[in-house]
Amino acid sequence: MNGRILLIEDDADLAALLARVLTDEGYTVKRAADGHTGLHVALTRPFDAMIVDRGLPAVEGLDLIARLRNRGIGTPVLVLSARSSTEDRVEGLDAGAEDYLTKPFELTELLARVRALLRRHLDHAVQLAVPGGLLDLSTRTVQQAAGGRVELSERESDLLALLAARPGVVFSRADLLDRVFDDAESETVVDTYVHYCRRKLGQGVISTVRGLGYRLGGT
Amino acid sequence: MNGRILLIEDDADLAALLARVLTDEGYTVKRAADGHTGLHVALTRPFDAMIVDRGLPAVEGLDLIARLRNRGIGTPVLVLSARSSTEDRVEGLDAGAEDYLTKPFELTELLARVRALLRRHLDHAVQLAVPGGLLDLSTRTVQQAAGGRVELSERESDLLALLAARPGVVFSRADLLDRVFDDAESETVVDTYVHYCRRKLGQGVISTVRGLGYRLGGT
DNA sequence: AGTTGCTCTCAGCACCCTCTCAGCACCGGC
DNA sequence: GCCGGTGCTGAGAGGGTGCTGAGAGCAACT
Repeated sequence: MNGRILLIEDDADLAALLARVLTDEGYTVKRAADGHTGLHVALTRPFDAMIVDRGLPAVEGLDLIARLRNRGIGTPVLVLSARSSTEDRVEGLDAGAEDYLTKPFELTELLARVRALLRRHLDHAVQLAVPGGLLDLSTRTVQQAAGGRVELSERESDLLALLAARPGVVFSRADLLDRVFDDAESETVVDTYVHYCRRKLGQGVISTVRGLGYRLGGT
Repeated sequence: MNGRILLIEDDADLAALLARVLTDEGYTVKRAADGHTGLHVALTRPFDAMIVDRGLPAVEGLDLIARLRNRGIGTPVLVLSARSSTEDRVEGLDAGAEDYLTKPFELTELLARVRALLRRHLDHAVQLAVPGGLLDLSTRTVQQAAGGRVELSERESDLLALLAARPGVVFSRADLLDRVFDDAESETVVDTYVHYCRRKLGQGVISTVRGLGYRLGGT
């Protein structure tokens, strides 16, 4: 669960390159080669971010964004474009894009801007900071600052990763249930897994906000 | 109420220019000339977005962002910088900034990027200024300028939020009872909860207007 | 087939929050 | 100064929320 990215780009070479680099970074990448199919995919599947070329066949890039926003889809969008004038950028941003990058660009900057887009939705990183240690998602292990090492189960890790991706933000039980415990019936599962995390990592990792939910961090 | 922007820039000429342009756009602009005061202002008043110069006296720009994020303040930040290399941009974005604009830039692009920032985050900003800190309604937490963090119960938070929404205005007990303590019988509940808030946040948060009621702020 | 570990359900208990109340302190007017 | 009114503070009952241990069902592995 590193982050799902929809890449809408008609230049096959560039699309292949970006897809490869993004995949290497750990993202799940879905590609579309024209605006029409891109729009369809964006409307039918959930993504954490989108990278959209401005000059697209079938449906133009900015038009595509406008249509998505009209339908209430707020997925953050990074626009790629060869058109680099200030007016072009202003136009792109005002169309509803979150960021605007002009070609040619460096891959490291693209990746950094994608990270900035995703930061609040989901952390791309393999390692996430949790109170008193680091959570390594690839091994589902917490390396504690004190020196210990704790192994987490899949659910425990997913729960902690979700909270750690947005430190301080309160997640409701319903939200956590939906995003971590796919098909559970009662919200008590969340309580139980919070309990498991606390037992393994100490009371300070997750704090309760009575009546609202849970959030990362102690007081 | 278009959006409150904190501008932290040490170049007086540039700061004046930006402040004027932003104000013309309808934003409420607050200026700070160095990192230290900027940090203090950001910790004691609520903003919807921040524009931060990277090369600041007292506290450096990226350092300032890190400190804010550490305190749980997620206000979106646009970094301005003369340092334009790709590494510099990546560094800035990874430090927690949402966007990075290099000097020289055109004003229209800055404005467009500010619009993009605000569009994405305006509804998330649920901070209210209270004497000595910020009340975050989503976590029911007061971030104190001094550095502490205090958790409030639902009623405490509701009461404080109501008062903080209109600083200086006096609310009668009957009014507060009606709007916060729905089905209470006696007005003493209000007294009790004012007492709780004072115990947690100090005597200065709420002051008594004898015979009339309570209001936010000290004497 | 047995074992182990993970996932999820459930029920009782403990604690926190909410609100009430009573006694005391303080401020004002006479 | 005295006295009534207003506000402050601590104690406590009740109800709701969250915590926690026990256990059943499952899948993976031995």
